[in-house]
Amino acid sequence: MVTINDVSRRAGVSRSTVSRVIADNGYVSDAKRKLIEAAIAELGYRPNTMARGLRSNRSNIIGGVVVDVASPFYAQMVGGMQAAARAAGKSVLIASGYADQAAESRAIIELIDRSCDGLLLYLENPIREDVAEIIRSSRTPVVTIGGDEYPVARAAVRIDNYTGALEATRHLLAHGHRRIAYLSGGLMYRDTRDRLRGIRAALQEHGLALDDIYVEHGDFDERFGFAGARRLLESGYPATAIFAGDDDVAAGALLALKEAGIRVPDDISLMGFDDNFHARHLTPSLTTIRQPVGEAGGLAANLLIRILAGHAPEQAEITIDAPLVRRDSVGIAAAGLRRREMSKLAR
Amino acid sequence: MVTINDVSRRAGVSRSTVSRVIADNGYVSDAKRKLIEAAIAELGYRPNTMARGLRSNRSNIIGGVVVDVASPFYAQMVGGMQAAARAAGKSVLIASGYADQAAESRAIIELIDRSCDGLLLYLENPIREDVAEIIRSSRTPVVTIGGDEYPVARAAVRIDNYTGALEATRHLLAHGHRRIAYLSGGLMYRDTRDRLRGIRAALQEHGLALDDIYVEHGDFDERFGFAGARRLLESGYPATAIFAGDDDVAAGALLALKEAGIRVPDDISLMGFDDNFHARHLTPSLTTIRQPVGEAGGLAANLLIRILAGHAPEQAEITIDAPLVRRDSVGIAAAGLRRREMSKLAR
DNA sequence: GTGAAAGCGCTAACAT
DNA sequence: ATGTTAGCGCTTTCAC
Repeated sequence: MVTINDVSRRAGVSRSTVSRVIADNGYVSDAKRKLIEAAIAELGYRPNTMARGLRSNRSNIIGGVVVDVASPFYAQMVGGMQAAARAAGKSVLIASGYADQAAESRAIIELIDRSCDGLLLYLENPIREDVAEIIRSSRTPVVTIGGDEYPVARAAVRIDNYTGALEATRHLLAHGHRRIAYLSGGLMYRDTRDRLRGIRAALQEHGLALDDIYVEHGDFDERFGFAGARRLLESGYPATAIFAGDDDVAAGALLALKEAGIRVPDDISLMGFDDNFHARHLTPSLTTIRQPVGEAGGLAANLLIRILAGHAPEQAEITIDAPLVRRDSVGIAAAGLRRREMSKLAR
Repeated sequence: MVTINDVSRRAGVSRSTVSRVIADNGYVSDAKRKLIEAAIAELGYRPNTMARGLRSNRSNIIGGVVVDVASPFYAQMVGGMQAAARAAGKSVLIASGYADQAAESRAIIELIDRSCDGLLLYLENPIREDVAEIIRSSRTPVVTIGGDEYPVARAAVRIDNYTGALEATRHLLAHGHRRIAYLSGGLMYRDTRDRLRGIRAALQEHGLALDDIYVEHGDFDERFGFAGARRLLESGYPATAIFAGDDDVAAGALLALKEAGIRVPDDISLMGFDDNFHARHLTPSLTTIRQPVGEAGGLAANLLIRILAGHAPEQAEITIDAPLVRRDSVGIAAAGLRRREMSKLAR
């Protein structure tokens, strides 16, 4: 193994000087720098990251916690983080929190113990106080993505769920929909609450309130979409549009509607949220709100990199637009689900 | 910061004894172990991974290279790696190779420089000789997933593309299809060649050769599927089934067929490969071959963990089945694309 | 501008 | 079964 000693000997200088060259800090004369660079190239020297890390207390690794790397949504976010980190010569170590507070806590502690220079956190739970204390005492800067206010965060990237839901609802209203069914996520999530505010604001513009539409809460998954849509049909509520909590919920709802012989968007319109991987592939292709997750991951990483470089970011909170993506699942409001159509549901 | 010195002082033992407890190697009396564990808990001691790594030359980090973490296919693979690693108390550091030899080389070197204990490699290119030399001289064990034979690999996990394609083709043949169009991937990939062998074997069982069907090569993406399907329709070849190189290609082909007013599976059947995230969501849902990528990632990680623990794996090469997933896009062979249907294509 | 010296926190011979 | 000792490869004062 080639060490800094070999390089210094070969170049005829001291280790300190070599160190100054590879870490690019301190003054080194051009002549010696050239000599050292040549020695490095000839010997194929690559600095030992462990030794550097131990001594300097920096690893050039950024830690990231997402809900689950295996899911396309978070994979894209991780992709954004990695691209930004790579551009700054850093790597990203990822741990999954699985929307579970204990797992999230373990993930954070592990990343800190791995000497991550900073943390990118997408959590589904508040940070446990003992974990917050570990973060503080290790003086690890944190940038959060989405979610609540975290007291340990030095900066935050947020996706504008409020305006996203507002625009989605306006889009439905503009197509004449008044009887809307919202298959919402759980109220424990800030995203859910933000979206609900957006929906309320849009309804208000038409003199409507949240009570005037159909709202049901459940999980952000296909099963809820399927079951929720069936319950809606059975309820007799004459919906002309379903606004799904996310694209998975939309996919489930679509399935239930198809099974009941109800056509989208002819009989009922369907709006999603996320612009997930399959949104384009549904039939009809799904009109939805795009959450720019890759961009969010990249922005958060860049924010953290600035902080690590000693530049406090000029804005500690960045909010990204969640734009409407018009596809084929929303149309002009039909008469609403009529009794005849609902009768198809008879088991 | 709490160090091993603080713990040893608190417990009234030497640092070595504490080290033996945290590394769980060597003999320590029950009495002292209890004392030490108590001291660790009271002080909230967490070992410094850099110092351990520097001294012991092990990091408990496994390095993984995939084509692109941001894509659902590889995200699932990474998920499998992480789950297996976590169960063994290790983390996974991921780098993307973007199917580019220079990027793959950089990724591998970076992971080695980060003192990864071992490497999990899913590559699209041969390993450059200088990189192979770095791997060898660092004595880092490598487990590959898919792809070619890599001389540096200590073990390999492979997905049985041959049998997958064989079964897929048999399934089409069993449904009466004889005029099949295969929209294949590029011949530089081993996977492609394996699948072609599988198709040939299945055809042979019915007295057919590869020359008896329609084959076109392109990229593994939706665009190729769309363009390839259009070219097929224009060619006048009376296909009763399209076998797509993967599910993305299938999605593109499906779009082209729909635009041409050709129904699946009534007018033509469609077979995919991968069982990617959107396969279920297509209409009709896609009959395809499932590549168990999460499982492959997990098995590879476990193989590597065994090697790292000093147990040479009993089998250096594991092949996983790629089973047929029957959905709705394959039906009984119709008359084939007739002239009338092809005329719909007129621009 | 450069070198000498002192460790970062830990592990692994070796001795007992 | 436990302690003593000697570094791992690097960075960073501090002199000069």
